[in-house]
Amino acid sequence: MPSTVLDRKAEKRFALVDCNNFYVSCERLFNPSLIGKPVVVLSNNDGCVVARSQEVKDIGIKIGMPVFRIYEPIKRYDIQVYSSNYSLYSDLSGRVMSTLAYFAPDVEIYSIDEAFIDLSEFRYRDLTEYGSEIRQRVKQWVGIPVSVGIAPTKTLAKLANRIAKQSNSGIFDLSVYPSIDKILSQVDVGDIWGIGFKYADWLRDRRITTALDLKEAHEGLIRSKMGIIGLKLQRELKGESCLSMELVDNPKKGTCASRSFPQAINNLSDLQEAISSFTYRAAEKLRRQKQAASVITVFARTSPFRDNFYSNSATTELALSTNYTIDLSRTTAQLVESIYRKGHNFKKAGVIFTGLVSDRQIQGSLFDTNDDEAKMRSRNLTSVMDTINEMYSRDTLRFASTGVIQVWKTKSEQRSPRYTTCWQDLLEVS
DNA sequence: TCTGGGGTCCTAGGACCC
DNA sequence: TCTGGGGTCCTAGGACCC
Repeated sequence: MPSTVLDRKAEKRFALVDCNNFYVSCERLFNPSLIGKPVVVLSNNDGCVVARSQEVKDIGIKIGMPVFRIYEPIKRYDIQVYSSNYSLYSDLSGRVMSTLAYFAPDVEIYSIDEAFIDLSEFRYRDLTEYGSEIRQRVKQWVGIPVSVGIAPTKTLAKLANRIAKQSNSGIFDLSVYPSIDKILSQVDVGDIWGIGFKYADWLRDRRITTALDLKEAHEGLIRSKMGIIGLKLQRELKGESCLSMELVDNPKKGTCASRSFPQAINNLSDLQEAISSFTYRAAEKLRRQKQAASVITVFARTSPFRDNFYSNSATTELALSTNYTIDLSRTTAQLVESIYRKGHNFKKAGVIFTGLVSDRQIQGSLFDTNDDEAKMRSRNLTSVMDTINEMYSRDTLRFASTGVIQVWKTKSEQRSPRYTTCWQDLLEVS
């Protein structure tokens, strides 16, 4: 009796809490007139759709669609269009996550709008009720609607969350549902967490079209194509927990700053400005993470949607790890020159830092000049800039090498005010 | 005309060693 | 002309996530 086996093994309970249409919900929180209207939020450069209200989903607009392809429905349905306002979203995300911490000791923040909660300790309680409590509390304290899916494994909790989203209650506990297989047979294989485009196609070619098919597929076959990840996924579908909670904040292995340009760049000096600015941005991240980089990559490419696609990158290793913008800029400036080729229209570029170490244990080197005074100047300048930019706003102080005109600067024409993170943008009540 | 940004993990294959 | 076996380490590339 398979269900008995599952019951005996099912000692764990994971909840996946996911904010509904998160970016749209954030916009609506500060602008209630948007409630009930179709709303989309766009990616950087106002390029693609990254969030949709239910009304927009019902119209059939898909995630990732370029905005120029949906001008017609935007007009016809009077869709409200917003640029991304990441400072607002990350602030509200933080409030949601701290609310969740009241419900269980172990909360894993999985993304800006999702968290896993380990409810194993509470498994003899009525978790449907507990989940409803979580929903109500987040709605009351933060104002963001969430859905809660509960199951014996993370993969099944993801799946339960999809079902929760479609229900009126916004909560679904798969572990008390009488027939998990019946549910799995109704889930498209491409909708499983961990199955992307490529794997979905490959599986469908082999007549594995539902989650139930995948659960029952031959292990060797799955292993041959998807490796260990595929096997774990399959076991998770069987109710055997293979993915544990990741509670420690692991240090990052790489940090990157890159952007697409609203208009293609066809000269070296604009590209240099852009790279200089990305270097500053990425170095800022390193310092915030208390890390320093030893390997630096600069890349640039033309549009993949045009003919004559061109892409190039160059990497160099530093003798001494650092997180000072000035030191890093010297290297990125050289690298960008080495990859630039005349005659190409560059549409995107970026800086990637890897070989990251904690900035407390920066390795010394034979080639270190030991110029303590220069080092001290770098450090002082950097910390002054960081402090001022944090107090006022980003880019209050920046290097002249990042340019004045900044033709490459990201477009963001419909951004809502930064209600919660910027004094000038505080909501006024009259 | 106009198509995001920032990550993670795994694996195959090559270089190299004894 | 003959052309091992086993191991490690590193990297590029491919897949995935939100």
